Parts: sequence; C-alpha cells; structure tokens
Amino acid sequence: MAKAQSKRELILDIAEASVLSKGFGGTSIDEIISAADITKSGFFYHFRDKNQLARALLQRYLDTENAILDDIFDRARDLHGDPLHSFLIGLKLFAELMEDLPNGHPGCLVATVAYSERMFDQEVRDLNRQAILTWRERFLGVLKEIAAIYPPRDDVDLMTVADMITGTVEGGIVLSRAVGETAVLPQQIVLLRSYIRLLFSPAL
Amino acid sequence: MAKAQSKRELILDIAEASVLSKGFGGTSIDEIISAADITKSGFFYHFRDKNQLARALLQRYLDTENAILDDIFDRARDLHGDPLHSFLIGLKLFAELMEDLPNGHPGCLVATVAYSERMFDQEVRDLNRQAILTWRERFLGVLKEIAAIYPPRDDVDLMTVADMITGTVEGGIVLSRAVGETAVLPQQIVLLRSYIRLLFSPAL
DNA sequence: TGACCACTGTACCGGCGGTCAAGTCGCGGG
DNA sequence: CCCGCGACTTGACCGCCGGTACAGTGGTCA
Repeated sequence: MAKAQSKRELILDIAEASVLSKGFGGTSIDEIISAADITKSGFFYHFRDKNQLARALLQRYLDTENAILDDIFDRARDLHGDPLHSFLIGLKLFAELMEDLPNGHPGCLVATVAYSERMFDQEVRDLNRQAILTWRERFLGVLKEIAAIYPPRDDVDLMTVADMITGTVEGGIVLSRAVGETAVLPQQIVLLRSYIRLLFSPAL
Repeated sequence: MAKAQSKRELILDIAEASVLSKGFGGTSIDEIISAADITKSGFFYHFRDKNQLARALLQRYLDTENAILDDIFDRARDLHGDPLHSFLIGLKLFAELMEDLPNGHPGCLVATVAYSERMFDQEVRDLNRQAILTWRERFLGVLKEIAAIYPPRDDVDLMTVADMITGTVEGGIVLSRAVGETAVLPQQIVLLRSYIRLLFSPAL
C-alpha cells in the first residue's frame, strides 16, 4: 500500500483493503475513520455517502490496473515485433508480476462489485460493466492481430478468447484466496499462456 | 428456487438469494425474517448467529453442486467409454446446463466467502478451502486417466489444469454478472473444452 | 398427560450509516 | 495583514441492524 498524500487517498487506501477482505457491506465507516484517524464528518466531507466511496474506489482501482496492463504489454511489444510472441511475453511478465506479490493478489474490486451488485447504484454497476468491456476490447485487438498472421487451430470466437484472459485472472484470484495458495493465480496465467500458444502456433 | 419444506430451509433459500446479490455483509437478518414471515427469535432458534447461517448456507450449496457435478459426469461416462471423450461430453453438458438457466448462474457462494473471508470464522473458511480442494481432486482424477492414454501436447501440471476447470467457472460467473450477459459463462466453458481437446488430442 | 419441538412476544443493548449545524485552523492571494 | 476557502473537528441526533435474554404458546407424539 502506497503512502497516502492526502486524507482522501488515505481513506481510499484503508477502504480498499477492508472491502477486499470483508466485502463492501462488511466494511464500516466507523472502522475506516478510526484507522484513518479522522472524524465521521471528515469522512462525509470527502464522500457524500458509501456509494460515492464505492465509485471513487472502483474508478481509482481501474485506472491503476489499466496503467499496469499498459505498461506490461507495451514492454512486451518492445521485446518482440511479432504479435503472438509479444503477447506470450506479456502474459509471462503478468504471471511473474502476480508471483512476486508477497501476500498474493489482494483481490479485484470488479469481482467484489459483481458479487454485491444490489448494494450499489446504477453508476457503479455501469462502471463495472465498462471495465470488463474495456478489457475485452483491449485483448480482442491483440488477438485479431495474432489471428491475422496465425490462423487459430480451432474454431473459436476471438471475443470469447479475449474474455478468457480476464476470466482466468478473476477465477485465479478466487481460487488463490479460497485455497490460501498464492501460487495458484500465476499458475493459471501460465496455463492460459499455454492455451494461447497451442491455439495459434502453426506447429509444435 | 425450490419450495421450502420447512422454515429452516425457507430461511436458507431467502438468505442464499440475498447473499448472492448483496454479499454476506449486505444481507440483514431483519430482511430475511420479514421475507420468511418469522420473528427474530425464530431465526435465532435455527441459527446461533450469522456465522452459523453462513456455515449452513455453504454446506448446503456444496452438497447440491457436488450432486449436480456427479450427475453430469456420470451421465457423460455412460455416453462414452473413453475418458477424454467422456470428459469433453461432460463439459458440453455442463455448458448446456449453464446456458439453460433463464437468469444466468445465480453465483457461487465459494467466491462470496473468498471475497469476504474476514467476515467468517475459521470453520467456514476451512469448509470453503476444502470445497476447492475437493473439486481439484475430482478433476485431477479424470485428467490423470486421460493423460495416461493421451499424453498432453504441452508440458503442463495436471493439478493446475484441474484448477483451471474450477477457475473457468468462477471467472465466467464474475464476468457474466459484471457485464450482464448470461451467455459468457457457457461460452467460457465451451472454450475450456476447446483447450482440453487441443491439449490431449493426438492430432487435429 | 406431559414432554418436546418449533416457534412467538417483548424488551433491551451497542454498533453502524447517515444527517445537521456550527466551529477551527492553516495557507495562499489581494 | 487579514480574508476567504478548503479541510477538516465537535457534538448531538435518528433509525436500522446484529445479537441477547427469557418467558410463553400451540401442535404432536409416546
């Protein structure tokens, strides 16, 4: 967790950690404010209500996650010109990043929102939906480039393959947390990489 | 949702639906008891506290899910003697079952628990962990049978492949819910089937 | 007949989400 | 130099929620 430069950021840091370990409904404002050493009125100065907190939390989370993905796959692009090989390198870098997290991945707020949808207003749910669609488009673009050069060995829908990238991460996080083994998530990403390679490689 | 034969089962039915749409922390006992038309004392007659409700909820969920998996893969066994083909049929049956759910998959309680772990006692967390390990063993057994006949085309760890089955379902549910498209989960299972086929088929 | 099961009724506690009005303190600009 | 503004604090209050305690009640079965 990064050092908070302002009380507002500190609230978001504390709230994010609490939401990921206890769920949104299980996170109390009283607990956040005592950890952040502010008063209840101080909290409501920054956020109109708990829903606005959720919105800010999710927005900040998506911005940082997308920045991380940009960084990884841009670096992979620099390392190899071929779209397939570059994507495989990107997945490897991603798996290594997940492996290097000392306590495992802290959890995805998109999954938290998806599993408590009736707790949030339409704005938060739309933001969540848009996040998945953005990731779908991101990976679909790469996969189309790959498929133009390497025709897939099986009759698959590329959009579904794009969703599989996101789905593997979401599923891997659930498994890792539930079983208490931080290695599960990186293993799943490596296995996904194996599928992508198998699907597009002309011969092995 | 099946008709409840007792107030206790009715409580569990209502609580399960609420937990899956609002999270455990977002589900109030007051709301459950008014929907079940009983008093607060009536609730606490059946469950000592909210944690005992969680335990009963999870146990019942796991029992029914395992019965469904038994049924599907037993039927698939009857349809084809070869372990690979039988497993591929099982995955197809599973995808079709998910596709036929009118409002999509209602959600997995294992994921809910994993994303609110600090809300539950050790007993519930152990139950959750055991559920993942049971599924791991279930699928690992089948995969070992398959690999004995069809050597995998890529150097993969079969336990990781077994986890991928569970992970695809968990990830697919998160995606389906977040994006509001019920088709995503069955599509992901069909894609997983494509990988299993590609991984073990001697030639295409 | 009476014990037990599945509840109900009533009263209470402290925590939590949220609201409201007024006050404080530092700091940057006119 | 002081004025205003942003970032809070103080403190009082509301109704819902999780949970406790315990006495009571109607049906059923040995």
